[in-house]
Amino acid sequence: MPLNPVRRVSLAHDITDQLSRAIVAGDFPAGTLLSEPMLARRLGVSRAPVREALIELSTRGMVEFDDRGRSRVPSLGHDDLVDILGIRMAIEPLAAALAARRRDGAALAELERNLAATRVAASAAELAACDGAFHSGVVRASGSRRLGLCWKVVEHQVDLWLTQMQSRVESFCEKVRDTTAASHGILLEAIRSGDHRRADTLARDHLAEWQRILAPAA
Amino acid sequence: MPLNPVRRVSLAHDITDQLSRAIVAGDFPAGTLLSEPMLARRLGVSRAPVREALIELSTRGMVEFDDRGRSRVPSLGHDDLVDILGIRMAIEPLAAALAARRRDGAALAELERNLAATRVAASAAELAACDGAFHSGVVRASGSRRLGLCWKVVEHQVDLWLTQMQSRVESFCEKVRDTTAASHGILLEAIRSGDHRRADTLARDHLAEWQRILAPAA
DNA sequence: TCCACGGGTATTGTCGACAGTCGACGGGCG
DNA sequence: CGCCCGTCGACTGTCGACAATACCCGTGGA
Repeated sequence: MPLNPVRRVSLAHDITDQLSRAIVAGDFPAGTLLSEPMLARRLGVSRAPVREALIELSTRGMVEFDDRGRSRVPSLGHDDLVDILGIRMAIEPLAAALAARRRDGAALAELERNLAATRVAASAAELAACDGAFHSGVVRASGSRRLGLCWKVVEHQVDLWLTQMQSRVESFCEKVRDTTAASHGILLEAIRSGDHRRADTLARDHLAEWQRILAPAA
Repeated sequence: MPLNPVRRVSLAHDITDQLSRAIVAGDFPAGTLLSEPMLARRLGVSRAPVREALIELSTRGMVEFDDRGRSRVPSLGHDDLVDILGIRMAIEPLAAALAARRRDGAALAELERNLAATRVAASAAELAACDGAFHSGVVRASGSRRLGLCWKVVEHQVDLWLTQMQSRVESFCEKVRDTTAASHGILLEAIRSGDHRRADTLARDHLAEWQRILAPAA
């Protein structure tokens, strides 16, 4: 049996993930002060890894430092959604096009698995998770580390916006599951076939679709 | 006389800037191990702010953490330039278009001043500094904090690439000064007049110009 | 009643210290 | 002669501590 190399986990990375999830989940409402001692106490660690996590999150736009070093959960409004989707429309078509040029087998297989999971997503949360993972997967399939860094800036912003708007997608989620799966499916097909022009367009259209869906909620 | 609020400078931010400049300046060749104790000793501070600076720089693609937490200066090759310019062609036209929609007076004035400085730039280094500041200024003028975060990922990458390629722009710098100033000038004019369509195109063209200039050097 | 003031509290930025881990190096053994 | 192992040094990840600073709140005085 092949021994897999053990992955080294640092508290800081773990905390980054946990905080990220907690913020998106709405555990910390917009404007909440995230004091380091408070988080450290709750997490049962010292301030050092918490601090590192907050710095990391600040570069992803999930927390903001004020002029005195205190970090808070940013408060997203209507124009933030426009901003976020605008940036995603700049990043994601590029990622899709690069992925189509690259055609990395492993990445494509991962997208394939994701697509399968999307098609049978049972809950709204599950669908949202699949959708997020698909878009992240496309960026990863692009093979550009730098694009991956840019992606982190917007990766969870729409989720955060939805949480803060409290307009959970629950209501219209079932009816978008099939269209989501369909869009992802044809985009993946374009990537797999290496048609970068088409991949670019499809990614753009897919985002425009989301834009239409989310616009009324704003 | 209006007393300006004193800006609190943290060692970490200061170190981030210093390291960034040092890396771009080529003080640390590609692949150099940036050990925290070494940097702390040289800077006369403890490891804590150095660590924070390295984390910040890693999100900007100026240092890379390997699987064991050691940070090194990334080694940029030919395809990195393609990657970088590709991302910039996604980000900057958007920034220019947003800036044109926004037309922020202060930001425009800053760009104006920068343009004036560009026109009289005497040395290659000075021109490079002006050019960098102009592009950063456009992103700032877009008013999007998130776009600003993305921008940081590519902000100094071309400079780093040039440093590592050792093909200093010295040679053909004088002759690009005027074309740079001209390109910036018409872009700024488009932004000021609020023509976002044109601003988008001009930003793209300006980058394509750079692409043509840098391609042979690769 | 309202404002100025001062102590107490909480938080940030920075520091030094320690444990765990890894690579380099040299000595002993087959 | 080559391989293995133990030791040493260096570095990272994490911790607790301290000074500086800003806020909160109760108190005293006008």
